[in-house]
Amino acid sequence: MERATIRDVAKKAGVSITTVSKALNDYPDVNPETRSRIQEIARQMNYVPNVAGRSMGGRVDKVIGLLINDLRPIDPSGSVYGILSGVCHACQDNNIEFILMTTDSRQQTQRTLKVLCLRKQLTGLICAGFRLHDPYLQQLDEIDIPCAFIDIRTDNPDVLDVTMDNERAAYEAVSFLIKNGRQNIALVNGGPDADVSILRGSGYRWALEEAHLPVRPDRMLSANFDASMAYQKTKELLDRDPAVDALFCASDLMALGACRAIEEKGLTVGEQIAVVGFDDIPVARYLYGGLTTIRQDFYLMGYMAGKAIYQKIEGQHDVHVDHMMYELVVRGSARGKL
Amino acid sequence: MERATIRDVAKKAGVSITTVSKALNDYPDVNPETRSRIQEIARQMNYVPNVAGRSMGGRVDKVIGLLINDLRPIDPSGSVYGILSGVCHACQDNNIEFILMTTDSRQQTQRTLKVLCLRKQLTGLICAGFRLHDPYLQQLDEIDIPCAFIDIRTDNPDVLDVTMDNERAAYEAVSFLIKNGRQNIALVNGGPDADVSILRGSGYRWALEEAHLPVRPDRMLSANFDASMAYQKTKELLDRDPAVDALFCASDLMALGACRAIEEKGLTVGEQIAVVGFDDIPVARYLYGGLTTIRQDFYLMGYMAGKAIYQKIEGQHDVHVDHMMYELVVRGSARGKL
DNA sequence: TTGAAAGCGCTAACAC
DNA sequence: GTGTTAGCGCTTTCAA
Repeated sequence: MERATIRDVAKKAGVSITTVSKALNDYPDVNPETRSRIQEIARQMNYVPNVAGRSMGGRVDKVIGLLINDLRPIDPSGSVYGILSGVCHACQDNNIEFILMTTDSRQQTQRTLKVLCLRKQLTGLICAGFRLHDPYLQQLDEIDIPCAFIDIRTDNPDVLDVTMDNERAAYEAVSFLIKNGRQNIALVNGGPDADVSILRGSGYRWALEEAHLPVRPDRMLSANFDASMAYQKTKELLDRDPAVDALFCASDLMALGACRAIEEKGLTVGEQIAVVGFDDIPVARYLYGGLTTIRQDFYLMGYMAGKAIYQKIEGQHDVHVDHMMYELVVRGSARGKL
Repeated sequence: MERATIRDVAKKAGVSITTVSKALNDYPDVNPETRSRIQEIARQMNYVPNVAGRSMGGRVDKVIGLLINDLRPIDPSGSVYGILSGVCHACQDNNIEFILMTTDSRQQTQRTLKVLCLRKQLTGLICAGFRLHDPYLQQLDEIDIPCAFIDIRTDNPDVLDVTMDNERAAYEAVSFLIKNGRQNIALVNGGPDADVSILRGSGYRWALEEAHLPVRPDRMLSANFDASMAYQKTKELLDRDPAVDALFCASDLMALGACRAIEEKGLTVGEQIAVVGFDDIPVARYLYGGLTTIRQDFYLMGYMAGKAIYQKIEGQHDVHVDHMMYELVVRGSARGKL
C-alpha cells in the first residue's frame, strides 16, 4: 500500500482536508467528536504527515544540527560519543529535532558553512571536533542562526563557547605534582592545531613559573593525542633526560602510551615517575594502579550546548554557558601526600 | 536576506524556473553557456534548493536511518560509536543521505516502527542496540524497506543480520583456556536479554562439553556488561569457589571488573587466574599486562550494514552480509603455551 | 464548526 | 534549447 495522504484520511472520514489538518494539529475550532473520529481513522491508516508537505505549507520544524569535524572510526576517549549523546538527549528533552552532520577539512573548502546550514534547514548549530585552522571558523559571521562551538574559542561574540577552563585545569594538575615534590615535570601535549592543547600547555607553564621552576622546551612533547606517538616520544625523552620525575599528559590515552614507555624502561609509574592524564576515560581507574587525571564530562558538554542553543532559538537573550566543571581525580599513578 | 528560491535565480538570470531547475540538475537539454551562467548566479546568491520543494516536485532523496536503541551517556566499549561512524562513512561513500535516530523501550510502545519509518521517510533502516524482548522486533513484517539488525537475530528472512559468530568465538576463547591447562573456567556473561550473551554462553558450554569438563551453573555469572557488577560477582565467586583458575568474560569491560576482584583477593591475573575478555577495546593492550580478548570491529559492522542496505536499496537481489571476522588476541592476561 | 481556494518551491510532461 | 503548466501534500486565510 502506498503511503496515506491527508486526502485519503479526509475521504475516509467524509470531511475536507482542512478539517483533517486542523483536527490533527490541535486547532480549537474543530468539533471534539469530529476530531477524535479523524484521529482514530488517521491512526488506523498509519497516516503520518509528509514533512515536505508540511514544510511547504509553512509549518517548519525547528532543527538543531550537530556538526562533527573529522569523524573517526574509533573514539578512544569517548569525547565525540559523549557530546553526541548529550546533544541528542537535550533535544529530546526539549522536544526539538536533532540531526547529525559530519565534515572534514576537504569538505569545508568545497561547501560553505552557510550553504550547509541552508541545505539542512537548520535552526541552530553545534560544532565539535574543529581545529584552529578549519575554514568554517572564518565563516561564522555569515550564518544567522544560534551557534555553539565545543572546546575551541571562536572570537565571535555571538557564538557560544562550551568548554572547561583548560588552562586552569592543567595548572592545577601540574601544581599538584609540584606540591608532591616533583621538580622535573614534562608535558605530553596534543597537537598545536587543537585549541585545548594550547591552553593546557599554557597552564603547564603557568604552574612551573609560579613555582620558579624552569620551563624547558625539550620537556614539552607534542604527540597529537595519539597513544603510540606518546609512547615513542616519551621513550626518547626518558632516554635523553633521566631527571624527569613526572609527566603531565593532555589526554588519558597519551598517558597510557607514556606509562608503557615508563615501564619498558624499567621504571615504575607512580613511584619513580608520577603521571597525570586528562579526561578520566571510563577505564582510567583500572590503568596502572589507577590513572590520576582531570575528569571532564563530555555528555554534559553536549547536553549544555544543546540546551543553550534551544534557549537561543526560543528567543532567550541572555543565554550563556558557564565553564564546565572539572575535577582532579587522584589515583595511584600520581599519589598525593597532602 | 531571505533564502533565495529558484524563482529568484530565474529572475536574475532572465530565464524560466524550468531552465534553472534543468541547469542545476544536470539535464542534457540546456545550453552549456546558459548552464554555467545559471550555476554562477546560483552560487553568488547562495541558492540552495529547498529539500521540501524538491521532494514535493517528485525528487525524493534516498535516506538510510540508523536507529539506536537505548543511547547511553557513555559507551565504554565504543561499540555504538563504531557502528555509527561505520554507517555514516558507508553512506558518504555511496552518496546517500544518512540520519541518526534513537529510541528506547518506552518509545517503542508509543510509536510503531512503521510510523517511525514513514515520519523520517526512510529508504533503508539499520538497527543497533536492541534486546530480545524489544517490541520493534515483532514489527519487522510491517515495514517495506530494506532493513538490517546488528548483533541480534531477528528470525525474519528479509532482514539482514550483521554480526559475528559469537558462539564460535566464545568456543574458541574457552577452548584456548582449556588447551592451556585451565580446568575450572567460569563465565562472566552479559544479561540474558542480549542475544550475544546467549550465544557466548552457549559457546562457553560447547567448549567445556567438548573437553568433558563439567558445566556448572554456579560458575556462570551474569553481570549485565557492567564493570562494577562483574567486580562484585567475581569477588563472590572467588570467595566461594577457590578452584576457579580462569575467567571468560563476555566483554572487556566486565573483564576489567573481574581483574580488579582477582587482584584484590591477592591473586595474579594471568598466572593464577587467566582472563579472556571480548571486544578488544582500544585500551585492552594496556590493561593488566595486556588483556587477552576476542577482537571485533564495530566500525566495519556499521560500514558493512550501510553498504548492504545501500545495495538493497539499489535493487540488488542477492545482498547478504557474511559473518564478521574476529580474532583471538593473546596477551598477558591469558598466555598461550602452544 | 466546516470547507474552498491559494500558495509554499520544486520537478517533469509536453508544447514550442 | 527553452518555457508553460500541472501538481506533489500540506497549512492557512477567509467565507459560509
